[in-house]
Parts: sequence; C-alpha cells; structure tokens
Amino acid sequence: MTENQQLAALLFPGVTQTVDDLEQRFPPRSLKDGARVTRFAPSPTGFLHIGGLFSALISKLNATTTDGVFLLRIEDTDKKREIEDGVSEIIKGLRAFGVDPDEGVMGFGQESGAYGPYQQSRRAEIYHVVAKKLVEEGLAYPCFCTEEELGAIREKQEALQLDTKGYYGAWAVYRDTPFEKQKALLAQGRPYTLRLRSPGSMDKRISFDDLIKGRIEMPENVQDVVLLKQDGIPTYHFAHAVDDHFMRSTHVIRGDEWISSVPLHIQLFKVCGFRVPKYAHIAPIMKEENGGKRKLSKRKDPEAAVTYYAEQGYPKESVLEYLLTLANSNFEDWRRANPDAPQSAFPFNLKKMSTSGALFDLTKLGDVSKNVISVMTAETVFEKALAWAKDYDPQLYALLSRDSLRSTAIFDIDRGGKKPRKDIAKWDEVKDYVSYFFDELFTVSMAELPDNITPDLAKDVLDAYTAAFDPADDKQQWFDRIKDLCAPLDCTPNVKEYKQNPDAFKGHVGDVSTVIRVALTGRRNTPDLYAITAILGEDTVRARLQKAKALLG
RNA sequence: GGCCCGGUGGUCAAGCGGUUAAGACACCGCCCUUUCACGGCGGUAACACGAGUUCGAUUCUCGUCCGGGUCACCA
Repeated sequence: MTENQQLAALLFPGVTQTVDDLEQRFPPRSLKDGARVTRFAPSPTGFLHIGGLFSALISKLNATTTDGVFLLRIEDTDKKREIEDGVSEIIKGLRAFGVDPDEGVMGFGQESGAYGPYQQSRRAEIYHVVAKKLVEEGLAYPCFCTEEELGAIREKQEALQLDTKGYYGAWAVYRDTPFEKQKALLAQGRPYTLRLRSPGSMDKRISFDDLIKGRIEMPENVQDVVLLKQDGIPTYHFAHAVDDHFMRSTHVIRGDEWISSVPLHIQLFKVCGFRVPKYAHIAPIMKEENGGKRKLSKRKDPEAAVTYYAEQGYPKESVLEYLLTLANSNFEDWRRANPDAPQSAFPFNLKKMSTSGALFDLTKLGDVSKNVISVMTAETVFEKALAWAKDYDPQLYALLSRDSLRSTAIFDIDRGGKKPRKDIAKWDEVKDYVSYFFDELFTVSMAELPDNITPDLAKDVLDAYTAAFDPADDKQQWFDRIKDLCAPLDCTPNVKEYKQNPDAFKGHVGDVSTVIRVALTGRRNTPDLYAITAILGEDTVRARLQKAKALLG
C-alpha cells in the first residue's frame, strides 16, 4: 500500500465503495442525441428569488426543448444558513409558476429519479467515495489549519499586498506534510478539512466556451480549496463536480456570480476523472437605485421574492411571459406572431440571452400582464381573480362569489373580439375595477362631475334620464334615448356640432352621458355604460339616480 | 487591489465594417370615439470617451472611464 492509500484508509475507514461502483450505480442516461440534462440547484436559505426562478425557467426550457431532463437538487450543505421551510418554499415557488422539475426533489420528503439522493445532505457517502479516491491518488490531503491560522495567513498576504491571496503554493502549509506527521495529527484527533492538491499553475491560463458569454480565458486555479469541511460535508465546488457528474448533467446553467470559479470547477472535474459539462452563465436581474444598477436583493426588494407576484396577483403566465422577454428578446415578436401558442412552443435559444444584467421593469411586466389577461375569457378572469381574492382579499372574495354569473358578466364587458380592453394587470386591481358594481364598495357621489357641467344641468339630465330610462332597451335604443335628452336641455347630440359652436349649447351628448355615468359609477371613465347599466339592474340604477339627484340639491 | 464580465434612447433590446441605427415598454401629440380603454398614425429620445486599423467604424484593436461579479471550512 502506498502512503497515499494508507492515508486514504485512515481518513475514510468506512468507505468501501469505489468510484467505479458509483459509475455503475449512476450510469450514463439513455436519452436521444442532443438531449440536455439541466438542473436547478438552490440552497434552502430563504424564499425563492425571482432570479432563481429565471434560471430555473431557462434550465427547464433547455431540457424540454431537447427532450431532456430538468432536475431539482437541493444544496443544503450549509446548515448555518438553512431555514426551516427552505425546501418547500423552493418547490412551492417553482410549482406556482409551472417550472416543476422532471426529476429530483419533488415535494416534502419526496424524490423521484434514479440518480439520487437529490439532497446533498444525504449524499455524504458518495462524496466520500470520490474524496477517498482523490487522496489515494495524491490529489487531496488533510489540512489541520485552524480558522485563526488561516486568518493569520490572510493577514500576512494582505500586508504583502499579494495579488493572489489564499491557500496555495508555499502558503499551503499542510500540502507537503509527511505521512508520518499526518498520521500523528490524526491520531491526536485533530480536526481537519480535506483540500485539493491543485495541479494548477499561476502562469498557465485556461479557456472555456460559455454558452451565453462566449469564450472566456482565465488563469488556472492554484488554490488548494477545501473539498470537505471539518464536518465531512462537501463544499459547493466539490459537490457540484460530484453531483453533476453522477447526475449526468450535460449543461450547467447558473448565475454569472459563478463564472470566476469555473477554472476551479473544470480542474475539479478533470482531477476526478469526470467529463466537464457545458456551462452557461446568466446575467443577474438588476434593479435601478439612485441612478445605478444593483442586483435585486432578497433583503431590500420585496419584488425579489417570487411570492410577491402571487400576492400582488400577477398571473403566473404574465411573470413567465415577462421573464421570457428578458431571456430572449425575440420572444415578443414570436408572441405577436403566435398569440395563442403555449410558451413551451417558443424556440428558446441560449445564445440569444443577454450578456449583461437587465433591470427588472415592473411597468413592462404590467403591460405584458395586461395583454395576457386581455385575451383570457371572462370565465377565466373570474376564476383567477376569485382564487386570488380567496387568499388575499376576503371581502372581494365574498362579493365576487355571491353571484358568479353576474361577476363573470362584469369581466365580460368589452371583452373578446379583436380589441379587448386592457384594464387589469394584476388581481389586486380588480377590487377597484369592479367596485361600483357592489353597493358595499360604492357610495353615490357627484364629486367627479366635470366643472363645465353645472349642478343645475346635471340635475336636469338626471331627471330626464330617470323618466326616459327603460331597462328593456337594447343598446341602440338606449343610446338614442340619451341623444333625445339633449335638445330639451339645450345640449346637442352631435359632438362635432358642439365643437364648431360651443357657445350655442350647454353641452353635448358626451356631457349628458358623463352625468349619468358619474351618478351610476362615481367616475368619469368606465367601460361601456350600457353594459354596466344592464348588470346593475333597474332597481339599483333608479336608486342611484335618485341619490345623485338628492346630492345635487 | 488581482482576475473576469459588460457599457446602443428613461427601460428591454435588434444591428456586428457602408443602415434615414429596427422593434417593444414608458412619455407626448393627432385620429377614432358618448367617457375611458382598445386600435390607428405621428413624435421626443441612443451607439460612454479617446486613440488607432480602414476609403469608411456603433460594429475590429488598444487605452481611459463607468457599472457588475469574484477573491470563505456560503452557496
């Protein structure tokens, strides 16, 4: 037995499997040519971030458009930062947007797929098998430095103003420790981390082709990074190499904060004897602040959390649609050409992704969302608004569900056809939008009456309309009747005529309508008044007209 | 500071040696119209800067500046 083998045996007495065993346990996937295996690998440290959803969406798209597999792996190797419901937050968040994994962690304590476990905390054995092999081959060694010692090294390096700091070369104090000493230290029970014996060289460079950013060249990694922490749990880097190899990921799509560790990752894959996956690094989603850009922050920005969109009542399709416009700018053109196609039919292209971070634009999201909602049927709008209200607005829920046919009719006003209204961007706007249909939310007020209409004229209009109003009218009859109101009130039914000679009239048919509209709805601007009148019903209409008149004295 | 990445209108962005420098959102105006919305038409507004290379640079090179990322027993 070589010393390395003896060391490995000392370090990993319980490990009996070999890397070859793992290769057999997790064989290459039999997928069709070009199929991509992608993954989303978050740590359960808080709510799902919109940037996380973005990268999950892109990963999933890459898998589905190639008949591949999209898997969810949980990177819970840092118990300090982990939060209690972290895992279910992630799963719930993904599910809420239909970005469900095909494989991996599927739910609370649930997994599917033959490449698991998919939770890193449950894979210790696997990492140790690979680590043991590395030690046997002299590619990893135990480091007995304490945090203080490491800190002291760092301070020294800072004092020397070294460009390259860290644990490497001559600074890697346990790199060349003789076996006998290692054995003695271990016998004492000294805690240690397992470090990579980096084969990298300071003056060599490595290049790789990022699928989004293109060719990138960087110095090789020289750091003897920690592979296993003192508690035997792997660091992100080591777990990444092991997991993505044995889960047979073909494409690693992740945030570009990882780009600087790619040289390390490539080195790790090679050292382990694994094939290096393709990398694609996504620019982060940014936010504007004080004229500058910064990453959306979990702490400072409510819109960073995926739950924000559910709370506000953005349909999931809207958020997805917007995210897709950020991902591939030709998505909007495609959408115009294929208004009814499912998002999954979009020929997504990684190469078309922007290389720099985009500012998240809530206004644009709103516009996208209005379009999404405008093409929904009234029934769908009703259902979704109701479902939202159930969780976030009990009063609205009660109101809407009282008479679902009537509620649907409200949403059906001016809906359908080539030029649908685009009033609603998110469900929390619904309450205001429908408020005047419900006496609970509405009180008659003439405050919105425009200045050019005198109270006297308004009163006359209301009197005349009360007399003329006939709920049996069809729309044309109804409007004709309003026109007929004009002349006796010194108004004109012809707007053009009024504009040509404003002094000859007290107002025009638009003004007359406005009086009625304000009396019935409290606003100057509403959708089709005839439709509103029909839904309100004769009793309510007459009651409101009556109250309005009273308000005018 | 070292190493990376990026910089086209307010925002998202096409274009990648010769263009009147697309389009979308936002904004403004006009039209349509009983209001609003929708729709239509039009408008304001951009290649960070400086050197090269070239007959010609937004496009190529270098430098500067400005943003972003990263340098943990966090991911």
